[in-house]
Amino acid sequence: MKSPKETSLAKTGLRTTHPRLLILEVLEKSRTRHMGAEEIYDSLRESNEEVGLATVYRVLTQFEQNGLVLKHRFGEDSKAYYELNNEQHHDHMVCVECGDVYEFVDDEIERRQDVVADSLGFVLHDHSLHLYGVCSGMEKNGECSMKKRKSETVYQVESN
Amino acid sequence: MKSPKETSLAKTGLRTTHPRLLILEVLEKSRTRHMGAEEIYDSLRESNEEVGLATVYRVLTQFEQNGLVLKHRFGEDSKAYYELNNEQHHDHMVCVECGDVYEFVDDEIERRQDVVADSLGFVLHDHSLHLYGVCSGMEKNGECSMKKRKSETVYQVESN
DNA sequence: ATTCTTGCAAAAGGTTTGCACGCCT
DNA sequence: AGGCGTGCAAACCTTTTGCAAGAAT
Repeated sequence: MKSPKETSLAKTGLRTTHPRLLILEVLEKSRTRHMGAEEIYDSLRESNEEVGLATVYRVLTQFEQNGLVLKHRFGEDSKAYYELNNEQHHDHMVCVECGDVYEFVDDEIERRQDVVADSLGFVLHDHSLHLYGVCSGMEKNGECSMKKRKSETVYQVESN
Repeated sequence: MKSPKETSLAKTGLRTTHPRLLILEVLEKSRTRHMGAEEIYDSLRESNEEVGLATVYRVLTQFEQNGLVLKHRFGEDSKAYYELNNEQHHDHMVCVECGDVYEFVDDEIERRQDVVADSLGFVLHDHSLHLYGVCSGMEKNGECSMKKRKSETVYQVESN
């Protein structure tokens, strides 16, 4: 009997080890879906789980190569952020005030990107779209209007 | 009588110095509009201009703070790329084969980003859109169909 | 038993900084 | 003169790697 996490590891051919299960768990349970390697490492130590930082990096790299996680770089930040791959393509809206990240898809933008690449003479392989801004609450009265809780869903912008 | 480069430096309050003029020149004349700090440094040494790498970094940072250059990070590349600020907003299409970068604007995407941010409850401050792909020539027969020469212009995708 | 994983420490890649000297105004 | 700018080397931050020891199959 395998847990879901064990199953996803098995599918990649990676052995089921303590560190790997723990890292998956941290990514699942964290409030923010996007975490840096050191954050994951710190989170583990707080739970008194002894995992080396190098292992965190190695595991994240393996996870990325096997499609279990996605890696991003936002803005000026020189470090990478990882998120569990929810199999649903999305782009990111980043709050420049608190760093929280929201996920969305807009079919119109998606479609348009193909048109653009095509008219430039390219075949599109991939893309990254990052929006940076502050929530309206912060903009108007300095108070966050997002009260971020873990949002499991990718916001789908309605076309018009 | 001031040269254009001296004028743009003067406007920023930065003193007119040899290294700063040289760096502006490299950025102006390079085939690729997007260069890493070390590339700029190497280019200077090839012209037998003695400028320290630290200076290149410091100057680029100052230029960025004063709006003379724009800084970007593409894909997995952990280093930054700099381009002269042409005052014309644009996004980037990056060739994953040769690394060449093409600039474009698409009004429809621009417009749509505001809509997206707004419906997420955000005020948009900035954004970055990077498209990754290969030119159709490379895709079809392994031969670059872009024969890149320095393109001064931002490709404006026609709306439909 | 064999092969994959891990932890540690060292190294690496890119960028920043302290300091003493030198140049610009 | 006085402050800004520069070069060099050392420091930094994030990420990667070599190696010997420890788990998973």
